[in-house]
Amino acid sequence: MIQLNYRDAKPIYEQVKDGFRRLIVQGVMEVDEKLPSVREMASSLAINPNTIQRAYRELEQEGYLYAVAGRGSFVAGVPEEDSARRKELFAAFDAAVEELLYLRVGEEEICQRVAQVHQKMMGKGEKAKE
Amino acid sequence: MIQLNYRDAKPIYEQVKDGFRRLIVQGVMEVDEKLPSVREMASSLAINPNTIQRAYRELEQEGYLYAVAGRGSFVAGVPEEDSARRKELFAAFDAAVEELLYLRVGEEEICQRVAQVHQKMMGKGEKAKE
Amino acid sequence: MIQLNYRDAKPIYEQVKDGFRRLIVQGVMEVDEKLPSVREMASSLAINPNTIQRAYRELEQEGYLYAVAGRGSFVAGVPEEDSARRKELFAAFDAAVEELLYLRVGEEEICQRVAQVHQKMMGKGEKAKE
Amino acid sequence: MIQLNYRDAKPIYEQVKDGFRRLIVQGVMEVDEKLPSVREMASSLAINPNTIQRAYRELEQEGYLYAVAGRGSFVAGVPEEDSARRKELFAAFDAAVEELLYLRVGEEEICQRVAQVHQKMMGKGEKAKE
DNA sequence: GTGGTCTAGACCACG
DNA sequence: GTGGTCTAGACCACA
Repeated sequence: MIQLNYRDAKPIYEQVKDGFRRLIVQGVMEVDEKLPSVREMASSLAINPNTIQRAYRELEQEGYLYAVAGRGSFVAGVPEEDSARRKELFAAFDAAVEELLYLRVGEEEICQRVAQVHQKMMGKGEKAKE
Repeated sequence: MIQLNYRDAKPIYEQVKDGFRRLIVQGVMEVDEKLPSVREMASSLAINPNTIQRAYRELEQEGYLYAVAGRGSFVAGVPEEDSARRKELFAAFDAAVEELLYLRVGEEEICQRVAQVHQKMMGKGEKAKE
Repeated sequence: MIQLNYRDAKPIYEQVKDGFRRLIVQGVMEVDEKLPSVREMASSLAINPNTIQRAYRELEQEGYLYAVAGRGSFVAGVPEEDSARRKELFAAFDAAVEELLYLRVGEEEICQRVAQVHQKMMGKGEKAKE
Repeated sequence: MIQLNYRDAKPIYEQVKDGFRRLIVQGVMEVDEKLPSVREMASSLAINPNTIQRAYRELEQEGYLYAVAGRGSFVAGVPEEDSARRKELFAAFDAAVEELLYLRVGEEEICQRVAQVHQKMMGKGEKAKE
């Protein structure tokens, strides 16, 4: 369900967050669907429950999940006000583009790449609402 | 010459590296031009010499600089073999683009953004216009 | 009769308690009126009977209900001695007001809010108009 | 500097957060002022460093602090966009007011209380900007 | 069984 | 010495 890469500099809890955020934003997980319990995820990924809990907690703070003590964690949907996330993404995007441009990668090539990514997505994730 | 932002989460040595890499790649610093000594940089930026040294060392490893014992560090130019770096950048780029697309940001808007970044760069470092 | 919100962080038994406390204090339920049995409530709300039992037990401790073994639970009225509860509420109230004032929310706006809350309450439970 | 109450239902990390948020919002701590290090706070309050770190991390996410690895944590100021915090506060406020009204506390008395809190604040925290 | 808090202690990168 | 991540394991309240 979630792929971890221990060699990646990105912390594990971030990888878990990104994984679930993707599933939610793509519509693979539906609203009110139950997530695996903290302990289940922890044992299935062979990592510490605290690490999973941190990922869940932060996703809850961001509005992707809601947790009910004693019952579990559930998909809340994609938060309307995700402007914060967009800012992050645009910042990462800008940084990458800037450096690519410095490395003499053309503006056209970059825009083509956007289209390619788009194509690839359409192929895979047809579940995403339109 | 180099602008540091202490509030930024990015480590100081990274900021120093990025600053010089930019100056080199933009052509502001010419090949074989001498960089300020580690001590000079350290005192002018009011930071630890170790931090500067690390930046210089890594830039040398990446091929942007060459060091001559007892004389200092000099600009080597923009390394040809930066394909590894490109791969990294494209991976980061693709991930950002993909999530932006999921968040209903249009392909056009993204491409426009590329152009904007390009513009902004041109504004700063006009020497790079090639 | 009682509205549950599973997404709310507030525990179910608290929601049940609050629901009945409101009905009693508003006069919707009259003194000596019988409450639904634990089993009835549990099945009508589709939750665990233990949860209902806990709500009833605590309301009894607080003086809102009295239980008669073998016959059920009945409304006792609004307990006079709720000064402890008042203290708690005033403490929470003061803390909220203080921080709102620090955040540059005006005294007038806050007082208007009190009136609004009052209005909204009147709308729902008009029997409480005294 | 910060007062902990172990008997309070409020988690310790929340108490720490509230304490620092208050100091910042009141202007007692100035922008760019350094906070005690995680380990200092932990030992001075006799609690685990992880608990302090969680408080600091969340305050950073909320925009009150910024942290620089290797240097420390510093006051960022009062985030402009604290609408989320306001919502929380108003929710707590409304809940308290509603229940007070049910307990037959008059609207006038409540508004007077707001004024009293305001008075008390003026007396103490004259450092708060105007 | 669930999520939530807290502790104790480890290791890392940064300066 | 700083913050940041992670582990291991405990205890609690809730259902």
